Amino acid sequence: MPDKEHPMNLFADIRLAVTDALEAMMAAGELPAGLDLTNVTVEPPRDAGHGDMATNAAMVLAKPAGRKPRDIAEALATRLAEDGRIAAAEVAGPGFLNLRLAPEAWHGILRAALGGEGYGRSTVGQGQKVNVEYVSANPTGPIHVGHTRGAVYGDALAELLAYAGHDVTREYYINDGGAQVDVVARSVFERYREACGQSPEIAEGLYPGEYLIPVGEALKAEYGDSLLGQPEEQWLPLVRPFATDRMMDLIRADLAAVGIEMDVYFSEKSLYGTGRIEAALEELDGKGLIYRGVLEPPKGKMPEDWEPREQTLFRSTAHGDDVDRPVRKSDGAWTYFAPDIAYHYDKIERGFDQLIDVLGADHGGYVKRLKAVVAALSEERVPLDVKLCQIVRLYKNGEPFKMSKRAGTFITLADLVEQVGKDAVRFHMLTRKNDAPLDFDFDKVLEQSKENPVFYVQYAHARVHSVLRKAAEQGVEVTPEALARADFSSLGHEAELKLARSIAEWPRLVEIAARTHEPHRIAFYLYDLASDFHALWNRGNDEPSLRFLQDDMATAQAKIGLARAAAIVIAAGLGILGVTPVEEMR
RNA sequence: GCACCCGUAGCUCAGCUGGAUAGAGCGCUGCCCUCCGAAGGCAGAGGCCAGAGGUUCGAAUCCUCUCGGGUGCGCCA
Repeated sequence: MPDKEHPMNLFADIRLAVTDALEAMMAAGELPAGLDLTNVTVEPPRDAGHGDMATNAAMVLAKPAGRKPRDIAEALATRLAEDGRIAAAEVAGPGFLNLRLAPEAWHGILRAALGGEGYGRSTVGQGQKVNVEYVSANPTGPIHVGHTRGAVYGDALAELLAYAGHDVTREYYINDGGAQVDVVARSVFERYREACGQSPEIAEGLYPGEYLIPVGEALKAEYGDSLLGQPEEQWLPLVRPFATDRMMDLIRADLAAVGIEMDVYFSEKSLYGTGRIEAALEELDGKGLIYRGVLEPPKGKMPEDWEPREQTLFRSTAHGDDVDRPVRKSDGAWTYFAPDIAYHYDKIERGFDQLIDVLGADHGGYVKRLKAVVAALSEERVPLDVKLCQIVRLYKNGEPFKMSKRAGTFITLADLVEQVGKDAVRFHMLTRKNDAPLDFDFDKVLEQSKENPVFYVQYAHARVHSVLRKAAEQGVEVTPEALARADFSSLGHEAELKLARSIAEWPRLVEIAARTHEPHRIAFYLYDLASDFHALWNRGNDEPSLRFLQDDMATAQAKIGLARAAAIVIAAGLGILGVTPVEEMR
């Protein structure tokens, strides 16, 4: 019985067989009724010698059932032996039940993989509406490397969640409400004066970047010289939106260069003067979470200018934060936190079932207050997961690469993509857990060797397609549909089975990666899958019977079907990561 | 001082809702191209999972403490 929630997930299928058997044992009085089966797992064993799958059922249930693990395991084995997909079930170790699957089970997996690009897609997300907010760089200039990791991570996570059956919205929060947009506007104005033939005065604190020159020129094209003599109060309201719009054009183009396209760009500014911040705070106030008060000074490091001030505070401690947080400054203006509250309120109001914020690791201090906001405003209904991305350390020729704006060695995302390409950037950014620091070496990323996982995985994919081309020349039908009809019974060598087992793990891996919000698992899995494929390939060098191309048409189709199934999974995995599955690399 | 993250082979890192003898790459040693792409593969050496307690049938994984590293800590976004 395939499990509807986990289509083609062989592990979920077999787990269902195990729990069904356990239910039957309860019904028959072999086990006490009402046992909790949630901790029963069916997993690949660490050691292939233990079979294809192992379940811990007997050990988990021994205590609540009041029976010895091995006794339960024996009884379970007897029941499972009746399942056609299970060739053998034997008790091992402290009470594991090791399962060996019938060849037909693997053949089914290969057919499923060849049956369309849906293999591995899951419905565990159940159409849940998930909002993934990432990048959210200030609109002051091009995207730089510091943002690239979060951008790639967030994008891959969004794609992964969609693949696992969630309804995903990719969102960018434009920080266009603060003082830094004034700074950009003033910087642009200087470039505008420059465009009008005056000499610009890029004062300390303004943005000196050359990328603002065309913005100044565009401003002149729009307004002519008309802004020149005017006081700042006159031109600032005009230049500010002009500048941020241009900066967002820049940012959108940068993101497009790494294959990122957002669904929603949400303007912080839209929260000001529209009553939306007030509404959010009223909502909190209604829950008794807003009050006037004075915060304790921080322990340890006392700021120079500290003095007690009465502020409007959010009682974030009611939802797990360490101290309450100010939402209004002592002069009555909003703090930066106030629009954040309104923004998250807006996301909740839009009906998302789950929120994810991808932030830089330096924002670790805000996690608790953001969670407190979402918990309070959603009545604990909407979970917020904040994923922090650690820094990227750049290397060149094995030496740390120092970035400096002044020395002109400041690396932007666009530079990065230009130098090493979108695929290498994306894959490498995902070869580490998001909360671990990442080394990015310009040279290694371009290296064509197994040390470079992008290359290694793509090479495996290209090798398969090389075989497909050759096979087609020899008259073998190599479309997935034709290969799915092959008789796979000729497959049986350990190297072939290992590859098939890895292919079978794909749907399960997708679910784990999606559940843990860890797309790097996809990257590691693909490396392992590629490794299994390369190993089989090289076996063919020594043993002609293991080559994919065979004289016997039926055997050839079976072996090529296995290879193509692997390639389909690789392509699907790379697709989630946003990396191109190339078919040729010469 | 407090909070969060991290500590696994010489180096860089994986390790599933806790599972059996802890894995990969690099580096080191020795092998494999009259053979579908050797840009690959095979084999070997290399570990007190920072340390100490605890929970459990079972801990790298969960809890507590210690040590070591990173990030952050009212009116900056």
